[in-house]
Amino acid sequence: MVAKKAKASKSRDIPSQSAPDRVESLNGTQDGRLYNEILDAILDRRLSPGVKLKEDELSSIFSVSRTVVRRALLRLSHDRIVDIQPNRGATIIRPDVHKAREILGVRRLIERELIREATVAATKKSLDELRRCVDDERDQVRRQHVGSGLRLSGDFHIQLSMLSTNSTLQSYLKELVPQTSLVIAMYQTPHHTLCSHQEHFDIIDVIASGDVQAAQVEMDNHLQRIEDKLDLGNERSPGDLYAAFAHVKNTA
Amino acid sequence: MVAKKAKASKSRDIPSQSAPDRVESLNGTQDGRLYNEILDAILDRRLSPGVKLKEDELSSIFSVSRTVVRRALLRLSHDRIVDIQPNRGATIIRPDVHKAREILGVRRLIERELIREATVAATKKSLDELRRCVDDERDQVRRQHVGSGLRLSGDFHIQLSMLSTNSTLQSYLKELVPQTSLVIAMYQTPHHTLCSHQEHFDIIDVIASGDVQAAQVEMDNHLQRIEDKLDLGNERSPGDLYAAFAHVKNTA
DNA sequence: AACACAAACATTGTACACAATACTAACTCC
DNA sequence: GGAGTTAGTATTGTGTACAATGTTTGTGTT
Repeated sequence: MVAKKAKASKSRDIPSQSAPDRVESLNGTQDGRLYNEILDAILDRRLSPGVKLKEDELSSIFSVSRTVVRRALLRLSHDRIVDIQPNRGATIIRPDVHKAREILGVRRLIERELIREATVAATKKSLDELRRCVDDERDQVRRQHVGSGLRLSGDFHIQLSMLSTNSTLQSYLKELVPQTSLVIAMYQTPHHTLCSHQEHFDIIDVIASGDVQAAQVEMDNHLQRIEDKLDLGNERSPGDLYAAFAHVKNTA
Repeated sequence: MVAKKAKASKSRDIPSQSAPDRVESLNGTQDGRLYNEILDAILDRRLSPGVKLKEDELSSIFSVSRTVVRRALLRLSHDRIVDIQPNRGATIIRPDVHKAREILGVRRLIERELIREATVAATKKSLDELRRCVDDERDQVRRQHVGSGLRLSGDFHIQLSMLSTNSTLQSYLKELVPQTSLVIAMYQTPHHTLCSHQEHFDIIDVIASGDVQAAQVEMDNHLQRIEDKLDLGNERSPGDLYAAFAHVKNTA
């Protein structure tokens, strides 16, 4: 265990920290930042399955009160990203093999329908835009560390779902993507080219062809390949909380 | 508008109110009661779409602090049962026509898969048990007021989903059932025999036959019939908060 | 009368204090 | 030495005060 770096930050000079954040217009007041920050950490693989999320630690790391931390954790628990036990606190879920297959299976079900709706609604313009996104992602991955690859890969699936107007399925997918990230964190194999950009381009091309059935099959295979690359026998061990948020400037 | 009945209850003599509640082992401390109570009110049609849920009102009605109310509302907002706007409070959602169709559509998608898994996993014993549940429901409906019919009908779908081991889809359905209740509340037609018990028995029989395809078709038709019975032109107006919780003993 | 502005009110957001519960470790007794 | 017990510590649960924001009402001006 790494020694605790943060102590407590009673200096609350600038409470106007409420940047508009980038997503989740739903109820984002201040906990939205923390919520997104933890989600990002999971997508970037800085937070591993099984990590205990203590309220005091998070509140001192992010210089917010426990009230805010609490809200963020509650939201994450409803996303099935963390598991809250009544008087025992919150930990990041550790999906077992059954759960791992379930998550991928539900993704296939959901994304099969989403890509159906997306194919029907897609325009040349929207597809070109999507292609540009994948391009940008590829460039970013080349430049940055390997961890971000997975994160951006998940972004593609969410971007794609935006072509549909089904907000219910979109929200399900937004929960499933970080869950998938945790599954991958637990069962990844050495070669972590899990979600290749080429396959994403292929998916876009199939959508462009307008063949709904083919698009569904393409997506299904894509997700199946991800599952196939996992090693459902070897589990990785939990990581450290403070290492995950080392980049957060502590105002103590 | 009905005059406000509750004022405030500062007498908190028995804080050991923490009955184990009946469901949601997830994080049920004290807010679980409120969460279930509001959910029940929606399923029983005592709470209508569009009702504003003020924190102070709920806290005085149920004799709990705003902290607890807040937690319950946050959970409901994640279930897409209530809509929380940053500094404007929470209201029960009023699904528009597009949203209504979407909810029913997603239910078809989810329940088609759930009934597939249920059919595979079903045993004679589990089906008999399910039949007994529907029997009990039918008796209860005969005895009680009409409002509870819908509530128990939703219970059948959830009970049925329990035959599957897919907890992800089960949780989706648990959110969709109250949402459906709100859809029905908004677009119901005079004859509210929405979810007939006979159809439920038919579904069980098809599952018993082991024919997965037939079971899926049966469920799909069942849900389609519900949608067909709705009048997607006429909307009902919001109801009253205090009337919904008149049965709650106020300790003021 | 209609609009603009401002003050009073209502409601939600956040922090913190204390209570309740779980965890840890030291101690006793067998 | 080991298991059970009990104090002490750590962590979460809840209530409440105050701050920030939204809403409404009232007033004055055009």
